[in-house]
Amino acid sequence: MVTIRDVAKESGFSSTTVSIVLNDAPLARYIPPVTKKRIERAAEKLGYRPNQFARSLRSKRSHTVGVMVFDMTDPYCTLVLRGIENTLYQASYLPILTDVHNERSRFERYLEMLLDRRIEGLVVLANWLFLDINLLADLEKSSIPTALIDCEIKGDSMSSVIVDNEIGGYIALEHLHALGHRKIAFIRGPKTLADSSPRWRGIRNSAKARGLEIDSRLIVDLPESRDPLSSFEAGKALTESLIKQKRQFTAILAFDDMTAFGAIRALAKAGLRVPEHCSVIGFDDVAASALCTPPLTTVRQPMEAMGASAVEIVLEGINSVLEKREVAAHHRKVAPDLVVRESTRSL
Amino acid sequence: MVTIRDVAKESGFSSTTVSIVLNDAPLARYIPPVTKKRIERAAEKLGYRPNQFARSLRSKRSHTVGVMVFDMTDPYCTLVLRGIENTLYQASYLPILTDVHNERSRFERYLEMLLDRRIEGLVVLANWLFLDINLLADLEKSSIPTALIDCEIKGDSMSSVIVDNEIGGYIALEHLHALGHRKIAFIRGPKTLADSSPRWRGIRNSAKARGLEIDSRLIVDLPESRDPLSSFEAGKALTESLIKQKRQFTAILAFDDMTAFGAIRALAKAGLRVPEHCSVIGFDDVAASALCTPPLTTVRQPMEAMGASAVEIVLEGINSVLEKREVAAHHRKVAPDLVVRESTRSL
DNA sequence: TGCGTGCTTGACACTGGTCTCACTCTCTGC
DNA sequence: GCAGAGAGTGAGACCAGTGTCAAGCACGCA
Repeated sequence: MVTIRDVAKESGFSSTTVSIVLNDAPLARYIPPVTKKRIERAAEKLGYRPNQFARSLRSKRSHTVGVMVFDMTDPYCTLVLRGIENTLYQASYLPILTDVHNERSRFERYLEMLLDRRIEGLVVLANWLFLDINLLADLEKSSIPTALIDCEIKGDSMSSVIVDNEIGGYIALEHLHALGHRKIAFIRGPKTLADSSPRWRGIRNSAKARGLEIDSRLIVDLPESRDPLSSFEAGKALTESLIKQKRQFTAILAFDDMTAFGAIRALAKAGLRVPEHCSVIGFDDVAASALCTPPLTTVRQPMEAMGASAVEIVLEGINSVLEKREVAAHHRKVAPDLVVRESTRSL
Repeated sequence: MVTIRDVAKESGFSSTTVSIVLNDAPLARYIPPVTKKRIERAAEKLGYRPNQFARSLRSKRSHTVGVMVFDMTDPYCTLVLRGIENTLYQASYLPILTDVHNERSRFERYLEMLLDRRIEGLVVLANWLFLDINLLADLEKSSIPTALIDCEIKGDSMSSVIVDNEIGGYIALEHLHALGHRKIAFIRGPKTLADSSPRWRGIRNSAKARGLEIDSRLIVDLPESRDPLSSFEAGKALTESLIKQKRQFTAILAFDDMTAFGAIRALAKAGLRVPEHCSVIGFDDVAASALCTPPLTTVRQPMEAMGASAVEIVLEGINSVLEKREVAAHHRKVAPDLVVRESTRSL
């Protein structure tokens, strides 16, 4: 391994001068071009690569941000991660990716590991249940700028970026209503999930605004679970039961795309085709939604933008810490938008 | 920040002793339990967290592995990443995730950054075209254990983990043939993609073994592209053209799941239903395949296992480097398996 | 008494950068 | 002739650990 002293020896200057030149430090303006050239050439010749450990030890900076995902296999993650990665890249930070598999022990272990690595910021993608006071406790005192995606924690300690579920619910119903649907079945989210109630509120408000009465016998709830695939199964099962009970409906408003896929499967099994016999709308706009046939009409979460936004908040937090400024947490709520494809049609 | 000297002062011993105790170093066996207790208590009391920079500087180890993906948005990545993450976790390594977006400049920049961080190993998920001599050049001399997933480079410098495309092609055709299909359309992979030719070879061998003659007018090729979504569009367009030309076929063997999704879309547009009018089989078993309706019959790549396997190879390489052993590259080829769902049925 | 042996501990060098401080020149202005 | 400013460079402290080496001490044995 070639060190800065090797470069110093090779170039005939001291390591101090080499450091100044190669980092283009303020003092570099006093150093004549000839000297700079000589040093740069020596560094190049030896293939000098500054040791980041030494550098970090001195500067107390790692240029690293932790990314913690609750379950990578959730298709929702992909684009969010892309947004995170891309924004970090622009700022020359590197992400350490951890997937806690929805397990508390794993969460704690990973948190320790990230803290050990002196991450400068943390982005948590809490897309599924299970979030805890412990997270607060350990993280707050660590004073590492943190942004949560898809999970809001009130207060000043942690920032958050969430989708505006209420608007989402509102426009989903609006869409179905505009197509002429009046008998709509609703598959709501699990009660314990924070997204569920605002989304439902938006739906109710939208119904009220249109003078639509919601038939309570057409409302079913997803069970609580920490497996993202479970909402497919549950969506399927709930739709099957709706069909078996001979409830009349011309459209299904599903809690998310996974649920919608499950619903479509159940409809198909019963010989009902989408959208001819029944329209289906989802929420999220997961990759599969555009791929399946018919492609799914859904309420899109701007996932890439949300990932980017979380990183921006964290980076700003890092800069604040460096400049010893105090910064309050940001709580961003981004608007979803309707993506009309072919799983919904007018009556 | 509390340092080892703080713990030393607090406990009344020297930093050497503290280091020995807390790391349970060989010399720790001489240290009486009383001393250990005192030191451990002091560390706990102060909330001591060893500085990894200092440690790494000394030990020259980072306990970090670089993970380089060519395009995260490819749904193929998800499970592979899960396998990588999980195996690294077991071994107490942390992954730095980089996504090169299929861009050369990004690739080079990220490689520099990873090298700067002194990653101990590298896993490259080269799922889509564009791989270069440069990679070889820079990486070989860095002597960092590297494993490529989905891209084989002969020789002793880099390991690889790939799926056995030939077997995959073989069993795909075998399946369709067993169902009674004789007029089969083939959407082959782009010629420049390494997977394409062995997969096709497997198909041809399978056909020959069954005395099936392949109609060359039913063979179409995916164009070259670095966008994973393009194979959906291309699959759709090629299938449309096949239909427009009034070619008779009862099944489509698609290069991968994306292509299959595109084909299904085209069939639906033409009023042809899957599997009633035409069977479709894919390759990969991407998440969406199980979700869409009808669920896709496909040749599954054991993606999680492949990710895990690549990490195992890299970890072994790291250990070899530590022990100054020489280790030749491994080239693993894993067998895919057939997943029969509902997009194929017997004539 | 002298000498080894095993336990227990600490001084200090070392990892590879960064940065403060200080030193040597040269040049300008009075 | 001398103070003062500024250009150009280097010595050495420092970051926070690890680990070598050696010392001190108690004990047993010759």
